[in-house]
Amino acid sequence: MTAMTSELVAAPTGGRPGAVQSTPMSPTDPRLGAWRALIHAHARLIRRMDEELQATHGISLAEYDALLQLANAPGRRLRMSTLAERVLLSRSGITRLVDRLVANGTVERSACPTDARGAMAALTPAGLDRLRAASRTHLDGVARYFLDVVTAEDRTAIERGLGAVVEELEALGPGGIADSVCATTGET
Amino acid sequence: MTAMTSELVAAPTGGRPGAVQSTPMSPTDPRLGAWRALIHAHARLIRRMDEELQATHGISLAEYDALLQLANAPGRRLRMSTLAERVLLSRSGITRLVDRLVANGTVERSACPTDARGAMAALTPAGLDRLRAASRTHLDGVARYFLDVVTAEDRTAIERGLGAVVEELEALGPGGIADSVCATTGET
DNA sequence: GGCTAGTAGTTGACTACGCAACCATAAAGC
DNA sequence: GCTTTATGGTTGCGTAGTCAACTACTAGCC
Repeated sequence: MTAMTSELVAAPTGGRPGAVQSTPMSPTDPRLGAWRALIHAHARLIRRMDEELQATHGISLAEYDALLQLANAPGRRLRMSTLAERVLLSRSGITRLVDRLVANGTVERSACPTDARGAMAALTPAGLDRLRAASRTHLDGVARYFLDVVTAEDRTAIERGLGAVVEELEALGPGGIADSVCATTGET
Repeated sequence: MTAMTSELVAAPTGGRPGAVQSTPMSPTDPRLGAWRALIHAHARLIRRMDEELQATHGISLAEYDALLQLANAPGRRLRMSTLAERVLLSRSGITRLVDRLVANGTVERSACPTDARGAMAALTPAGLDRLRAASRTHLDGVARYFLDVVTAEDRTAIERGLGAVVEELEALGPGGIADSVCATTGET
């Protein structure tokens, strides 16, 4: 949730001629504007939406998202690990998030019928009500702060461009640090 | 850092005719694809970049960003509160972040000459070195995972569209929940 | 000059998350 | 069928962040 703008005081990186390897991007590259816009827009959007959800329904964005995923799942229930993937949380993260949702009555835990190790999280009727109420706030926010502000063309481009980013990063897989940092650029 | 996709099981929101207030967006509205792409792309980009920075330079993205802001500031120094704004952190957040940077020798704290209440964070030479090294990794990442993946057109649209979102939300100000939820769109 | 507000920064208490270690169970190899 | 290995979930611990309370100072008002 920080800014991560990317200008740097000068361009010391490209200093040595001949030492340039692959994508010797300068810190002043104008293309970085798009990156900065992404970071800032995200930070502010999330912050605002979370505030509104919290203020009007006493629910965090993460909790809202989990309820939403459950509501859309068949039987309104999901394995813990599946839910974790969908809300982009670690296993332990989802355990604790579901703990909170169980505590406030929006979710119930049950055993998985086909795998004795497994647990399932199921939306309660109260949880569905809560979600429906909150969804109005959330959808309003998305519309007001995002969709109403960007043109249809830009919106399409955002979906296409950022969708490509997601696919790229998903294809690379989660761990690939060693691979990508050392091998992708081709430097020794 | 969670998903926040926005489909909902059906469209119970628009159920009651006449009760619709402002932007009765359906949870199945196709425009939500752009929202989802934004959330997912951001989550994965940040995660990947942070991992790489951490693995190759032992520095977090937040720390990198703070060093960068200092490097770009006149005299390579900044008031604490200014730095906080630039990296999108709270006052206490910046206090602790700077604590860490001081601890690892990349930043020094000094008194503000014009305001005895104030403190300044100044980049050390070691900090500048660290930043320069890390910036190669970071810029490479931005290029590889973001700039190289989206077309020039889409990149322009992203910058324009998300830039508009940032301006909109900045204009609304940080706190304005009560204002914005009810008043911003102008309907009752 | 002397109050009264307001502002800059730090600290304490708390929350949300990740990682690594841990159990329980499942699946594979023999 | 029994051992070995892999997987699902929870828990302990550490980390990074927020908010609210506090201190120290500045600035406006009389």
